[in-house]
Formats: sequence, C-alpha cells, structure tokens
Amino acid sequence: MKEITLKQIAETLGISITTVSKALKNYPDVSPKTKKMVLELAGELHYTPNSFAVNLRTKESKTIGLIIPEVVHHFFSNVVNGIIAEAEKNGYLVIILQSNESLELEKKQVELLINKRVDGIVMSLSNESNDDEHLKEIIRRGIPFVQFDKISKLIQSSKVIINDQKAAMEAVQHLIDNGCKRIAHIRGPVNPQNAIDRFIGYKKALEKNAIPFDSSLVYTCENVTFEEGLFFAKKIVDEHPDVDGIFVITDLVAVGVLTYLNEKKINVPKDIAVIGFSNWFMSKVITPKLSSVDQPSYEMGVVSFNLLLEEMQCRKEELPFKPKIIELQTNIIARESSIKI
Amino acid sequence: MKEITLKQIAETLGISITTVSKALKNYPDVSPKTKKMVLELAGELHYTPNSFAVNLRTKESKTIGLIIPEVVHHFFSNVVNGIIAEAEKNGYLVIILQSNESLELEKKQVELLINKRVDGIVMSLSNESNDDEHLKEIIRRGIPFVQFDKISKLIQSSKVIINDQKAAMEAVQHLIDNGCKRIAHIRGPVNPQNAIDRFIGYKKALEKNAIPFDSSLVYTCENVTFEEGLFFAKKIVDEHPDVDGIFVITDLVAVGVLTYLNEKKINVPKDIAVIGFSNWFMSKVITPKLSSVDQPSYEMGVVSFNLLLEEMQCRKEELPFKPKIIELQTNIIARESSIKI
DNA sequence: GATAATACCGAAAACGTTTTCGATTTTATA
DNA sequence: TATAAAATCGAAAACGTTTTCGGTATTATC
Repeated sequence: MKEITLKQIAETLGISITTVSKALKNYPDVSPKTKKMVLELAGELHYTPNSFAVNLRTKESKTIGLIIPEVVHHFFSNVVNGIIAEAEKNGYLVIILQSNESLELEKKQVELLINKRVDGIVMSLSNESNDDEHLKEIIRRGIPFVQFDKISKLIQSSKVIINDQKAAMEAVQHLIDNGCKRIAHIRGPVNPQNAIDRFIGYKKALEKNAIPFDSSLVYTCENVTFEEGLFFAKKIVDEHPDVDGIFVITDLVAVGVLTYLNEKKINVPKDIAVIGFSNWFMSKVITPKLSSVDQPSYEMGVVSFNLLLEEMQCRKEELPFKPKIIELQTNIIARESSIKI
Repeated sequence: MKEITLKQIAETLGISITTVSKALKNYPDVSPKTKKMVLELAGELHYTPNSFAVNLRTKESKTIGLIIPEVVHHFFSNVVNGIIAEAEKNGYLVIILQSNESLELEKKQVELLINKRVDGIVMSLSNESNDDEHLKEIIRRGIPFVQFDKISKLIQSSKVIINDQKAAMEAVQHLIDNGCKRIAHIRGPVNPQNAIDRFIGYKKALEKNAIPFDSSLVYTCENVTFEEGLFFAKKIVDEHPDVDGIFVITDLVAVGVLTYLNEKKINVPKDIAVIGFSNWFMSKVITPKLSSVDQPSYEMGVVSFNLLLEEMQCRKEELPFKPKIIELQTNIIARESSIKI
C-alpha cells in the first residue's frame, strides 16, 4: 500500500510535479488537456494530498482546539455540537480537550494546543481559573481565540456570552412575581464570572423589590453537582424554614434540590418554589417540572466558531482584527416548580 | 513574532541544526556541554518543535479520529470522556466528528479522517448504517481501527462491546420476576446490531419462561427519541390494554414512556413496569425512578483507545496485529419503575 | 609515538506540498 | 514575415524536522 503522491502522478504522466499540483488546484496556466489528464489519473488512483505536507507548506492545519470543563454536561455538549457542526461546514476539524474544572489541567491543555499549532482556540474557563497567564500566552502568540460562557473579563479576545446578571434578575423576579418573599440562592463557585454575575443579578432583583438581602441565604457550590443540590436543600430547609423560593446556579443542582424536597414531602412550588438555569433536558421530565433559564447553547457554539473564523481569516490576510463580544438572548421557561398559581 | 526553529538555535549557537535536534532528543552522540547549551537556549526561547514538520517527517500526527452518532447523548458523551482521557495520557489528541445517525454523513466523516491522515479511528456506527464500504476502506488503507457499541459484525477489526443479548434477557427476566406476564418491547431501529441483539434477548427471555412471543407487542423506534417514547407508550396502552411490562431500547425513550404513563395516571410499576437501557443520569431522578441496564460507558472509551493504541504501535513497528474483541460487563439496576413488590 | 578506539559533530537527503519566476512555445497583430 | 502578446510548462526554493553516514578530533592502548 504505497501512498499516492504528486510525484508519482507526474512521473506516470511524464510531466512535472508543479504542473500536476497546479492542475489539481485549477490554476489558469495549465492547458485544459493536461488538466483533464491529471484530474482523471488522480481520480483513478484516489489521490488525496498529504495533509502533513500541506500543513507544513501553508502553515495551517484547518484544525481548531476546543477546551471545555467537561463533555458530559448538557450545556457544554450542546455547545460542542454547535462548534463541530459549524466548523465542519467551513472545512475545519475540532480537537476537544477537557479541563475537568482544574486550572492546572486547563493550562496543560492550552499548552498542548499551542504546541499542536492549531489554527485557533475556543474555550470556556474552568471553575478554578483565577489566573490569566495561559490565556495571555495565546494572545501573545497571535493565535485566534474565542471565549464563551465562562470567560475572563481581563483578556482582550472575542467572547460569546449571555447577560448573566439580567437573566438571573429575571429568574428571581419570576419567583417574586409568583409570591416568593424569602428567596435563597445556591450560587456557583467563587471564581467564574457567570456565577458572580448571577449572584449580582439575584441581589439586584431583591433590591428592586425592596426585599432585604440576607447573606446567610446564599450557599456556594464547589463542584456544582447533583449531590450538592441535595446537600444545600437540606441545609436551607434546616437553617431557614421560612424560605419559600430558591434560585439555583444550574439545573443539575436544582434537580438535586427537587429530589431532596420531594423526599421530605415538601411541596414544590407551594412551600418552596425553585428555578434553575440552563434548561437541561431532564428538567422537563422530572416531577415537578423544573423552571429554568433557557440558554442558547448550540447557537453559542455556532457563533463562537464564526467569530474564530473571522479572526483566522483576518490573521491569514494580515488584516487587523478587532475582538467582538456577542451577547445572546435568554428566556425564562416557567414550569411547575415555580408557578404558585 | 517569529517562530523559533532549530535553525535559529543552531545559528545563534554556531552549531549545526543536526546537533541541536539531537541535543533536544537526548542522542548519545552529543557532548554534555553542547547538550546543556542547547537545552538552555531552547528553554529561554520557549522552543517547541513545529508539529507540522514533525508529522511530515515521522508520518504520524499523534492524533486520532472519533466518529459517534451524537455528542449530546449520555452514553456517547461518557465514552468520549473515556477516550479523550486515555488518549491524552498516551500523548494523543482526539478529533471528534458526528454522524448524526446518517450513513451518508458517516461516510463523509470517514473520508475526512482518512484525508486528514489520523493515526487511527474509533467509531460507533449510525443507526442508518447497513453498508460496509467506508469501513472496508479504513481496513484497506491499513489504518488502525476500533469499533465500539454499534458495530459491524462483518468487518474484521478490534471491537469493544457488551453482550446485548444477555443484558436484554436479564432485563426482561427482571420484569418477569416482578410478575409481568405480557411484556411489550420498544426496540431500536432495524439496522444496528445492538438493537437486533436486544430484541433477540427479549425473545429468548420470553421463550425461556414459556411466554408466547407476540410480534404486535414489538414497536420499532426510528430516531430513538423522548418523543417516540411518548408516542409508543400511547400506542401500547391503546392497542394492548393488557400489557403489564415494557422493555425499552434506551432510557431516553423509556423516560418518554414514563412521562406518558404518568400523564395518563397509569401506575408504574403496578399497572405497567418499565425498564430501560444504558442507565442515563436522569433515570435516577425522575418519578418513578427508572430501572435500567448499566453499561460501562467511560470504561468502554478507555478500552477502545487502548485497543487502538496497541494496533497503532504494532503497525509502527511493523509487527502483525490480531484484532481483539472485548466484552464488558453490564448490570441490572433495579429501581422503582419495575419493582412490583 | 603510532595506531586503534571512541566521542563528537555536521552535510545532506528526505518527507510532499505550494508558489515564484523564468523559459519556452504557441497564437495574435502588424 | 517579424514582432508582440499570450499560453503553457517546469526548475527550484521553501516549509522545519529527523536520521543516516561519513568525517574530524579526542582519548586510550601498546
């Protein structure tokens, strides 16, 4: 099984490698006759250019890198889906790496992608990330770079985000509109910008409705898991029997909350209303159906890739590129868990 | 921002490219002094070898391709997780492509990976796949190849599977042990081997328990979705009021079934017991908790990669390689939806 | 001090492609 | 027919690395 090369085609046709290459790429300075001849033989032999050589020569690999905290995750897997689909449409392949929510691993993955010389990097930060050096290195090397969802405000790059403050405000307002007066918040870890913003949104909604903020009603997740939902639900019920509404950082945790409340026969939404975030698939099939904030995850992937593509093209043509920040819309999905009727 | 190359290091040090290369790779025929000198400068300049050039020279890219039906899927995303983790441990990166359950797209993805000249391919077939040509092409080209879960029996390659027949038999036996006498089966599409095997397992379990097989109790999914679960549950209830147990191809569909039965106030498991397959995360949080067959998805990814690695290494050293078939264990997870007490 | 053995180094080829630029041939123009 | 213009082709360099193999310099051996 010998690989077919330009050289072989050239030799069997008695012409030069140059001409074969040009014929295949439809250059104007090769006659229709030879063009046809080359195309036919190449077809017969199933010639495909050696991508290693092409990469070396053109200095691009038509491959991008994607770093996310985890792939087994409703939101992120949907983003992956969007990125892969859009990348493929444009002739790019995607290498996926996970940070497993660890800063150290995240740095390693960035290094791997840089060494691999991918044409661009798309990334959502891990919960641990409170350090910029590896991101700065991407910028320093001039590698096209797009951040989405969990971003670093300090790094100048294109970004695709939602308005977490606004979305959180709307979620909490929704609870208030449904009669909640004492609302707890199970928030995300301390570092991620979106956890911070959702927390701010929670506070702002309270303020707007003249409900005093009580820091003892705020519970902070470390790992953002189902189990933490169970755990904090118990804590809330034990420590604050008067709580009648909970705004939860994400649906996975909110489902943990519901599971605990169901077990304890605490009526949702009558006794305690619950609203989550991200609108995971399972939220509409559990009992009671979980209200949530819908986040356009697939679209986020699509938009992220397109922003990256723009930057890659500018870089290639040595045009200046100005990072763009795109904000996507969210929607409150009101279901059983929050509608007190 | 010029890229650092061996040439630059060689020139600033006044030695040859050859020696620099050898020093960096710790060849024995370069003196400790020059070795140290090179290493230090390379460190200072943050030299990393140009992977395009290395790929071309060594004819390998340390990159593998993975084709799955979809990434937004509890089972597949877990397999992806396992493959990525194990690949990274061994210095490989993973390009992920989706077939979206389409044969045509699957063929295109195979072609993309072949042209990309990945070092190996891991794959699970789409539901539409009833054609082998693209798989044969992989074999023909001598590209290391591992199939998992949805495999082609006819293609001689390494495989990582479960015993679908046995697992299905156990699931149906579990329903029978819980008093079910008239058991329907919502099966997967016609092509995939695992759907066929689970169907056979269903029949065998009936036979073993002297329950007559009734083909009108078998419903065939086309897209294996939640909505099909709703749809077939209605059909079963309408067409066969005497059905008291349902074995469903996978949890996602089974959750649809439960949702419909809940809506219709049909008691699960008392009136109808339900058991799914693959043990999706949400199965343990819905009401009633769904029984299922646990499938070691992460491990499947790990084992698949290791099989691929073996073949890649053999191929590299021009040793013969014999494809291996590895069968992983499954477990019945009995939950509320099937225990009639 | 001659020779053999060893340590160290570098020239050069090779991987397969793309692209520039000059050379040649053919056609058009006068 | 002479000349200009256009069409067609190919040599060669370049991308950055790895590795073979021959050469020189150093050390060991007698």
